[in-house]
Amino acid sequence: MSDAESFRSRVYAITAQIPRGKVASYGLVALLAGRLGAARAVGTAMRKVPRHLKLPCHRVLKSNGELAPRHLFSGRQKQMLLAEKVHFQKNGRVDMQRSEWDGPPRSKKAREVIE
DNA sequence: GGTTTGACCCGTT
DNA sequence: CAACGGGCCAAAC
Repeated sequence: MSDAESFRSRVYAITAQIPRGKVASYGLVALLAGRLGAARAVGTAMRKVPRHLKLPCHRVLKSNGELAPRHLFSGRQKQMLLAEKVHFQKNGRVDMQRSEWDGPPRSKKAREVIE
């Protein structure tokens, strides 16, 4: 499997784990996929997500809390997020402080080292 | 194999 | 606030 292909599958794997009520920035997904700074590449990966994977790609946003261009989710992205109890600010963008995902759970071993 | 494009990001005007 | 510049990376030409 090519380098780029595995990166994409990792991006999809990460995206699949974003829980309801939480969101992740493109940059965070890139980081978790092991490629810091590849936020833009995450975008291109999301652009061609196979429908059958049924990923919660509406939970991936810009780091400043802005949603994807309207036409992509038939203009319903905000409603979907609101339905999942994601927090928005007065300016209409997502409150990343409150709603950004922490990342996938760490292994028990990793936790022991930290705690 | 160079160039362009894009669901990006951040610091600086 | 907005605009800009520079940096990032994969895909499509």
